[in-house]
Amino acid sequence: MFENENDEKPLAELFAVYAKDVSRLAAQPKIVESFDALQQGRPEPEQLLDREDELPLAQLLEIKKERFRHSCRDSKKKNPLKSKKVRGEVKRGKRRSTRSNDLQMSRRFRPEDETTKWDSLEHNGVLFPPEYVPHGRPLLYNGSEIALPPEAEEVATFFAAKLGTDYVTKATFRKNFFEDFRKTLPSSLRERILRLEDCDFSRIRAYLDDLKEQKQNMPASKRKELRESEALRVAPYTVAIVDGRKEKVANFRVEPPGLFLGRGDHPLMGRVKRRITPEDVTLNLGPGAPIPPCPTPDHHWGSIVHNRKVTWLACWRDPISDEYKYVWLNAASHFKAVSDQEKFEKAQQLSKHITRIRKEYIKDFDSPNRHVQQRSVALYLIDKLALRVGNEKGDDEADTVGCCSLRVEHVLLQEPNTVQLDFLGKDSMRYFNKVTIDPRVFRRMREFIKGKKLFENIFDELKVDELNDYLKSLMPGLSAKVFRTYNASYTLDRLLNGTSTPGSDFHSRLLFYNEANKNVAILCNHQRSLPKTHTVMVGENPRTT
DNA sequence: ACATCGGACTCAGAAAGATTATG
DNA sequence: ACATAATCTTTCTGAGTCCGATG
Repeated sequence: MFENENDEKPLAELFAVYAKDVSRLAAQPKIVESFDALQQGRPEPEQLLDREDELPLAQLLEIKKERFRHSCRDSKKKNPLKSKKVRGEVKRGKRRSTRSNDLQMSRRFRPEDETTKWDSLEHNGVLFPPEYVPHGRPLLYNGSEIALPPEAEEVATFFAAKLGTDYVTKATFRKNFFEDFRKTLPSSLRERILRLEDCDFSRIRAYLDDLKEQKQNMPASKRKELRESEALRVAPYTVAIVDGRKEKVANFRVEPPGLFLGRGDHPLMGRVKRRITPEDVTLNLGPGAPIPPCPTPDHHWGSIVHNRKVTWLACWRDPISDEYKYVWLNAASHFKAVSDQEKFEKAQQLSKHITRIRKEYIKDFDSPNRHVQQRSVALYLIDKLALRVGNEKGDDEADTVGCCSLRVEHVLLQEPNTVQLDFLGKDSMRYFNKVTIDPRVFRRMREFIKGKKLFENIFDELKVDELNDYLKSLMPGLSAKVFRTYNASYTLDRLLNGTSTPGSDFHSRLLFYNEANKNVAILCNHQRSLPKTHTVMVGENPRTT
């Protein structure tokens, strides 16, 4: 179906064809059956994908008729939203600060706000987890029963729930938990409870196991009944009305309290993540929208804002990381469709410039300027190996790296031009790869490493922002992550439309697709650890079978 | 003028839950 | 037909990227 002769064509053509496909979907309420799609040489992604991210065909096909109507209209423009009409009653200006209540600047005082995301926004706020109900099960300390006050009991119960996981074997987790747990104890108990090793949470655990079993033994009818009444209770929070469209909310539940579970060797793992109160929560609403009543009578919302430049419905600060947490619309919403489309259009743009850009950075391998050399080598690795860019990280985060933050210890150079990369990337997933690289890159890397200690940065003269600024100069809107999207898309296309083809039957087509998808996952180093309770097939990627 | 940082958004694997296969 | 296991799907929230405001 597509030509694959050079780097630049396939993706662009691909998108043209899929755009057609999307408009066909737009005209028909029903999504194609997977078999039909396969018959036409295109799998139906919703059923076939491991992961939907970074797989553009899937994403585009996924666009349903409704959101298509809104998003494709202005798809050629830089910001598809800007041409949206201003609705009558909304005359409020943009806000400088989401925290301030200043709404007085009228629209007519500024030219045209290209960043406005909506004109009216209505929703019912967020759903808080139920208050803690004490169960009265004791902690055993050196064998003797200790009744805990509710606050401490709750925290002890968080820990009991984690028994059996390998979190409880980790020293950091235990230390952090125990410190925070002791803070919840009244002083009399705090003097007594001194060592986690002497704490026995088994009574509490037994209670949790009981609850679970009761749930399991519940007759199917009763379970169904419960599920339905719960769905009814939750229903008001599941939708928002955005510019008159009814949209589904993704994470309308406020994160419940619990123990912080970081990935990998996170210094904060085991810390108690405290309960979020309405006072912590900021709601973003249309200026004319009713303010949802605060669900707990003695409380009030932290603040109400009318920030039309953002797409979130609510936010609060994470008590552990102090980062913002947001409530968004779900992946099928207009907002997400638009940004998805922009993402893939950007990747498509890159496909038109990639040959030029590659020439450019190859030329820079020979630059006399060390900074330019590092920039070009880093970009080469990002392009060739689909590495992430690797921003700086703080002391309160796990030590993981990406391209720009690679250290000497992560790299092994083997003559004449093989590099072995071994590091922990995002989510502390191990990246291990041994590849031959351009000899010029090999030589440069040897130079960058020379005389440095193991813990020193290879790209010591390169900052992520500088790299991205440079990319902007090569192509508007270009940043490091676009290479990942582009290379994933390009690879999938090449595999699906390359020389090898599947048999005609459904099953072999499915296998063919899954195989292509698996290869994209390998490129992007997407992987899951094997469930540890099961027998492990050594060397087998869990996603293959 | 420029480096830093706050903020908003996507990306990601684990866990939980639902469904289907199996013995 | 039934219990259990395997697998697939959804939810959850932590972990990244990146841009524009700030000083």
